[in-house]
Amino acid sequence: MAGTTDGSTKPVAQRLLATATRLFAEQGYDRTSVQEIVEAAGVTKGALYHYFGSKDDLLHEVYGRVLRLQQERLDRFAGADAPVEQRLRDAAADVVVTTIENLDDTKIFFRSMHQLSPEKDKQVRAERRRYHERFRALIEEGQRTGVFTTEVPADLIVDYHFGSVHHLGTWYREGGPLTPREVADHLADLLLRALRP
Amino acid sequence: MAGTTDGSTKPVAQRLLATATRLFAEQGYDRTSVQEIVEAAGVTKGALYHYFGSKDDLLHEVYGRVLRLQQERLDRFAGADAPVEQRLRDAAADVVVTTIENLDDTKIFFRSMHQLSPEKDKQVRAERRRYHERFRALIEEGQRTGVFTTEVPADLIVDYHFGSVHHLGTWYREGGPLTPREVADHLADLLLRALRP
Amino acid sequence: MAGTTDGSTKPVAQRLLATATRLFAEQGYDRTSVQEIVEAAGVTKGALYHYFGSKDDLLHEVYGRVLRLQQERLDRFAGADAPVEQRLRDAAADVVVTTIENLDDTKIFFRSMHQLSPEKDKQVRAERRRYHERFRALIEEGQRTGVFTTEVPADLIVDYHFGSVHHLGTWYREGGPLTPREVADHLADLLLRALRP
Amino acid sequence: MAGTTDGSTKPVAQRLLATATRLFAEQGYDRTSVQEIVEAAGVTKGALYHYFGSKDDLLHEVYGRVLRLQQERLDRFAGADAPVEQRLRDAAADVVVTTIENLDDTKIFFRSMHQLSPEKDKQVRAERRRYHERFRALIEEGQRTGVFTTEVPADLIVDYHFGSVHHLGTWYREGGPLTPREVADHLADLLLRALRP
DNA sequence: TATGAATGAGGCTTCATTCAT
DNA sequence: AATGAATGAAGCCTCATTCAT
Repeated sequence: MAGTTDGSTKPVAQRLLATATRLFAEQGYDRTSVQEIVEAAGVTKGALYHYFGSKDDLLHEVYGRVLRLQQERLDRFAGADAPVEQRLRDAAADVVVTTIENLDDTKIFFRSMHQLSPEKDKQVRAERRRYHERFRALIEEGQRTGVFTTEVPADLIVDYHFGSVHHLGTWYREGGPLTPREVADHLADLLLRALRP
Repeated sequence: MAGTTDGSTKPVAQRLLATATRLFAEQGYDRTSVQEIVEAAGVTKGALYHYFGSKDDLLHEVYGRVLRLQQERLDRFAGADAPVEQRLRDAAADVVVTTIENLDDTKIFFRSMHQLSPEKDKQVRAERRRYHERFRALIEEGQRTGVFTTEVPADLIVDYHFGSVHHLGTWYREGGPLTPREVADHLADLLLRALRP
Repeated sequence: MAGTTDGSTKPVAQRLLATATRLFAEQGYDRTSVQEIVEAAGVTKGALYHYFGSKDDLLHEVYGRVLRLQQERLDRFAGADAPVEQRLRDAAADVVVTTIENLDDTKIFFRSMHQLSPEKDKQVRAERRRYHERFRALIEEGQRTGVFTTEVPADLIVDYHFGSVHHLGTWYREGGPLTPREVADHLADLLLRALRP
Repeated sequence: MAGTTDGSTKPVAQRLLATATRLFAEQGYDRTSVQEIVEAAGVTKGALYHYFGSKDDLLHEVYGRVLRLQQERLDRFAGADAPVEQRLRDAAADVVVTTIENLDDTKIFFRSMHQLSPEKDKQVRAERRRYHERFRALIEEGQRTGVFTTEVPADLIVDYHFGSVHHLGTWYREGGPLTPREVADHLADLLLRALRP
């Protein structure tokens, strides 16, 4: 019954991934059944298993996309030609904007990491660590050059900021009083204020 | 068949709650089966359902305990007789210590809230909001009296700090380089630094 | 909490039986749990099992009461000193009135008979048969003496009439357009009309 | 493991429905477990839930079949070209024959209606009422034209007759002294006799 | 490239009954 | 005469995955 001209001609694999992302974010990974995904995407189970090896695979694909995106953006801001305060402020604000713009992915990211298979979990954690270290390096650079306080360990500062990013999925709502950019500027401001010597 | 000296003489209901808390924190709510809980607690399913109406109920009990504990402690610190900076610092540090000391509960809290039944979820969110507002009132007090910056909305500051608390479950490990108290002091320090006018 | 002066001082066993009767009629035997019964009766499970050997026992008691009542009334009407037409009409009408007045029991009777244990089922069927035969004897008497048609076997006539009695539980509602007595008179009239030679 | 020559090549859904019908009639709906049904039909639970949404659904399917069948037959007889006495007699006898020929369905019908979900129960009652009203119209027609007595309300007469139909499941046994046709003729005769003015 | 029927394991929950007190 | 905690079996249903087509 479900023809091939079902209103969407987007490649099946992409449609499945997008649908799965939305449903995982809305209901959680475990609460979303493969049946629901294929129904919402307008395909059948056979099609899903043709493109993805397992439900777990689908989740892993979501992670891959988010990780690549954020790492790439951090690299760009951190490597810019500007004073370290500026580079940190820009990177800190950018991750907030990017997160809000991809809030579904982020909700999944933080809520469902422990639902990956051990092997894939390990891989994701490793990439995650690289990201953390790149950010920390920025802070340590500022501490060495005296523009940031050394009272607080750099690691803790990274976690402090990413805590707030992580938390966005809990409270941020589209159409609220602040635009993504305003939220980003405020949160980056708080970070930089805290780092004043 | 099951003897009375089965390793624990703690009341059954308490043993079930403690076991469930541990397993939910380790594996997530959806990944933990009722079967696992009763086996680990050394009782039968019937016993569990004698004390708790459902698996969801068990989760709700965990929430209730955490919420009551944290609200009570916040009330104590916020209502103390001291300058507002001191009261905020103490409250901010205390929630960190309490969270680390009950890290299992907290992991469950932030990861599984959306797995409560709609009705119970509503109730939990309402109590959570009260907590948030009490904390915000402290910040607004400092803003009115000029000891905290007014550059950043108080609401956002609350979320900033609680983001880092929420995040603790992701990175804090017992036996790490910092004691709970040290982590707490650092995080409270970061908050107060950010609030300097 | 549930004291002994709970509003009802009726003997516990009677209260249990009355409550069970109501619930069985409303929801069916299998759909009514022992827990529901004891809660509605304001006692505990232990009390129920003190008075009744099993849930099945409770059902059997209900049957006993109905059977005794109806047999006794039939005997009275059938043995009266009156022409057979009158005796049959009175008996046929009386069973309708009695049934309506004890509609709960009757609903249970016809719906749940096959849920008795085989042994008790056998016993109930035996008493039921006695009742059927007493009624049939009345019809055969009229057939022998020429006041009732012999076109239709007496057995079938008994089932014809009791079918309508059985059916009352399906459609009769208190407060409907006809009183129990009117319904009874009409149904007895239909029976007698059908028996005219 | 389960071969394809398992004794039956009838489509799985049909086999399940037939098996369920038999078991529901024999043991009652509540007493029949899904496990029993699938074992008797030689399939797995998954297969059952592939075709039917729930156990309740299965029951509802049985109802649908019976209702459609009986309504269709009544329409045919009631709409025939014959005197009203003849049409009523034919319809009344036919429902008896049809009921005996599908005694399993009928047993289920009258015993388990109250075990349907509220929504489905409502639907079944509505179709049932249509049937009742069609039958009543036939009687009212005869009353208006003077061939049937007006002493008894038409509604009550319908219930009188259907009571006896309903009751068939309780006493009719294959191989008894009367054929289905003979039973039907006797019962229709009783009805018409009762209606003589 | 895709279907969808079928599997089999496991999930949560209910329940009549027993028993130490 | 009565409690209520605890049992153990069974009940209905869901699900990720496979496979013949």
